[in-house]
Amino acid sequence: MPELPEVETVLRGIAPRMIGRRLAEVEARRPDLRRPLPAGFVQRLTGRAVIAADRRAKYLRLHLEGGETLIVHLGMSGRLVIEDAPPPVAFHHGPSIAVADAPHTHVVFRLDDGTRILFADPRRFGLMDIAATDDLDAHDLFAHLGPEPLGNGFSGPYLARAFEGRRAPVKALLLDQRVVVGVGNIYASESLFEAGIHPARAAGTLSGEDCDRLAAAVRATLDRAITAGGSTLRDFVGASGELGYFQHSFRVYDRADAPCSREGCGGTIERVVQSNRATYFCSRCQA
DNA sequence: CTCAGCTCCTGCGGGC
DNA sequence: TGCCCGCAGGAGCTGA
Repeated sequence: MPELPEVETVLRGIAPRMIGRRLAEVEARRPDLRRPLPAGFVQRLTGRAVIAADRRAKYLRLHLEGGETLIVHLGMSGRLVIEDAPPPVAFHHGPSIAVADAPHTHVVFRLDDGTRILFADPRRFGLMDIAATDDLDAHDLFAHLGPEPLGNGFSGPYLARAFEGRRAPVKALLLDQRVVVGVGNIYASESLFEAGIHPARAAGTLSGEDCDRLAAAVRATLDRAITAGGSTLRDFVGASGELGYFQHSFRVYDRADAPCSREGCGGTIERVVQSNRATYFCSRCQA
């Protein structure tokens, strides 16, 4: 479910809470995620300190002392929940009230300061894995990934080369993590709207100028969403502790039959299905 | 190789 | 009100 900006927001939420802390206790309640948890999951993580954290594509990576990295993907419905350490109980009165963990909590980490990090994922399209930190690029989850859209390897000329000769719809190629990572179904529609490019165009027919505009639109769309995520992060972690899902307004996504938001357009947002995924666009603004 | 279509899983909202 | 159907922001696999 989460795309790059949501994953980046989750990273920024958990990193300050986890880096420098030790995984005091690890609980694997349900190993059958998208791929099964790796052998020895609990033993390999328990007692290890988190020394750094980063993101590649839609994967979170927690680098541990001892040379291994915990890899987390949230899939469609995965969430990480931060739960502060309970207050001391020295003067506790009355019966304690047990608060149930979020439903579909499959993995729980308790840190050495008492904080708990819960991974909940109803659809179980998410995954966790453990791999050697010094060889992550070769790991099967990362080996065939394209460039980061906010990094130096992504540009109009890069897209032009990637699209050359391709007859697939440009929207489908934006979703292809071998072409560029991090763009999901929402930001694909949003970026194509911003670039004024019709989602059904055969990718190979885009001009160099189209590719320049599209690359810029992808960057701008993701950047804005990360900024929006950062501002919700300030209000919102602490309150509920649930990370990564923030409301912001989309210009076309999920706006079928609504008026186009471009000044003076007067058109209507359309919804079509491309390879089983909904696509939203304005046929007056996008050619 | 390229591309379209299907699949995993569960929850929710709309329509009847 | 209750039930059924369609749909959901990911991504890997199959087969043409």
